[in-house]
Amino acid sequence: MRSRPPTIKDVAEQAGCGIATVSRVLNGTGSASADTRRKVLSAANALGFEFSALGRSLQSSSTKTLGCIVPSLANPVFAEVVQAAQQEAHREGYQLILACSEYDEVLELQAARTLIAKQVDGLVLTVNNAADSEALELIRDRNLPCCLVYNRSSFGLPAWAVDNRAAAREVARAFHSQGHVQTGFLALRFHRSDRSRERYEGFAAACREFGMADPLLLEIEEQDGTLLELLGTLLAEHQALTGIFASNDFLALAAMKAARALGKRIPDDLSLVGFDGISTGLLVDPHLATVETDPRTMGQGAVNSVLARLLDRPTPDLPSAAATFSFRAGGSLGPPVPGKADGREAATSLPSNE
Amino acid sequence: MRSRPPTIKDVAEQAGCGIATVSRVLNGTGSASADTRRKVLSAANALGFEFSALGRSLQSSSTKTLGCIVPSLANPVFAEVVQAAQQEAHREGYQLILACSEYDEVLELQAARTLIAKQVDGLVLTVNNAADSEALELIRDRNLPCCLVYNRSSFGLPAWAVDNRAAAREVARAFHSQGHVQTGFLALRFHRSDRSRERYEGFAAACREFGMADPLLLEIEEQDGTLLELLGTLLAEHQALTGIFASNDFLALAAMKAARALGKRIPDDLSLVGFDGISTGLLVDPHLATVETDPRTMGQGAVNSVLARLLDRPTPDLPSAAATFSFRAGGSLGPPVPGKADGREAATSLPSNE
DNA sequence: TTCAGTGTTGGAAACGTTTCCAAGACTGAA
DNA sequence: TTCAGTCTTGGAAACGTTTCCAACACTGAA
Repeated sequence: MRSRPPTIKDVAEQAGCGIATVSRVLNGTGSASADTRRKVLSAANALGFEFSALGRSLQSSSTKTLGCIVPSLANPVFAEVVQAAQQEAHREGYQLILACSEYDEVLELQAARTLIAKQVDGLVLTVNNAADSEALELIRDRNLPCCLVYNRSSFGLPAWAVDNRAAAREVARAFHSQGHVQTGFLALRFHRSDRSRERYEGFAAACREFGMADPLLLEIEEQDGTLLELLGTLLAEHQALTGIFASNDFLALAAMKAARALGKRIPDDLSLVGFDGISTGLLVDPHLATVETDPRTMGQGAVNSVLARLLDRPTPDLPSAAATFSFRAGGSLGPPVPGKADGREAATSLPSNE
Repeated sequence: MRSRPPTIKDVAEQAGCGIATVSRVLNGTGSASADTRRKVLSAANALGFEFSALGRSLQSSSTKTLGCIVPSLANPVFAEVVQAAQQEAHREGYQLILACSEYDEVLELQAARTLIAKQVDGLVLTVNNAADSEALELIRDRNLPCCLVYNRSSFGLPAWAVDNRAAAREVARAFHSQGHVQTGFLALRFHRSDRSRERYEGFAAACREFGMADPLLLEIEEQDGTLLELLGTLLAEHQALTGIFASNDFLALAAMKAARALGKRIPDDLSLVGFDGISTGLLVDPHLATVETDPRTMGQGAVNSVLARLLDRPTPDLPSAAATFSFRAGGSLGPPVPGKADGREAATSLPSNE
């Protein structure tokens, strides 16, 4: 009804006292007589008064607001990160301003600028490329409390990150123990994500270590809608591969589907391993082997790291590298069965490598 | 490095002019001599000055900020809504403050309060129960620009919503045309979501209309982690059902898995239809029949509705009810095949209903 | 030379808070 | 009665903007 929300001045007038008194009473700071207190309280109540966060922030130069930048919410991992971050921030009386970089460095920088202009007290973010990010540079220059999520530490900033190389090594080990030699690494936006690159590098290094062939890098440029077709073409071109490590679960599942469309059987003709551990991987048949991560812990932890700096609390412990992931076995990874690429050949006795 | 960010005052001093002049030059409003302009610009540049959104908002009483409340980001539908809303807001120079109600009316109200205190210019939200929501009441009383998403219009507020009843009717029609008679409606948080209830009601009404038996209401209370077990129990108790309509895709996929664990074949022993149209439904085998919706359009539209009111633009057209969804056929829905519940019986010739 | 008109400029108020400080009203002890 | 001490109170400054308005300098025509 009322067009202008009531201000502290209105309350003061109604209560017949000064605004300083109203502020003290309503904030429970400083002293006030019982009588005044009563009058102020009832006036505030009658007017439906609430403090304006704006005036308050201007005065205290703290907005109780955190910025959050992630590449996209289409990836359930980031959706979970954001949700957990929001909840944790909320628990401490902070709000979250959300921005998506859409895997674009320009948007990323722009988002950082905007959030800084909005005077966020701190930032939690996943950047495309932590080692070289103008956004991070800006944040560091402004000396703004900040924590990375899913990126390795960079610019001296704290980071809640998965040890991608170590995780990829486990994947290589799993492929190796099943007898695979010629594998591929499948990525959707390889040059746009340092996570993807780390996984690839770790995987390649480990393949070498285990005496396997170098993994083939299978890159896909994003051309929405035709992902399955692109995957089909790619898979058809690389029939020799017995196993593929995908840089995320969704991609792995899509590859599974594309492979089947080519008549391949999973895992006999092609083994697949994903990354992230999204729940969908357990709904398909066979289960998707993957590297499980814990987005909730990451998001929550990152917010706590920022808040710790903001509120002068002891810095929360970052998880040990090994605790940031766990390999999850699944039926999509099995021993390769030779001579069955067309799904027709007889294959009566298949000794597994146990 | 510098602890306190530079203010307009610093720029004025450095440029040797008044703050009013700086404001005019930097905002491109009002006149200024070429000389002054140059001095101001270079001073601002040297200092790395950016306007404080805070002071600006206080003065203009507009924060260029929208509040966004959704139940959860765990549901990809809402993740998409939020992402689209954020992008659309960004296009218009607005930021999004995110809050999740976690399907809890208390949190929902609290979130609304907080966002109002933060002086958001408008709100975009999905509430648990549009017909009776304290949060909506509050917003209406404050006369705040607001638009609902995925909720039916209520309290006179605009709404970008799916016509749940009509969609459910299409599902009933599909079941009927395949020869199903005894179906069930599966919901996870039935009493917490008016969407779920509308889908059920529409489904029940349409079943009657098509001469089918009343659908059984299969409710699940959320006990995280054991969802599959609960589903298994539920399905085992209701062997007579030949088809199940789930209130969302994720639930449908989980049910598919649980049914298979019981030895049921999809769709011969049990047909399944979901709701939402998430992409995962196309990765499983058989494809999940579902009702496709368009979360991106919804989120984007809702933001535009709010912005229209905010910026005095013509109100964007809401989509016609029938255009809010489309039934998507899928292999998970087929004709019921009698006498195969244990998945063992011979079933040599199965005429399909073509 | 004068005057109106135009272009440029900065002081000051306003937005809604918090907090410092001084002043006034008490209290109780000397 | 006096004085120091305590409690209560409100004015005012400050936070960083925008914008109104008055003042000033300049131009060109009468």
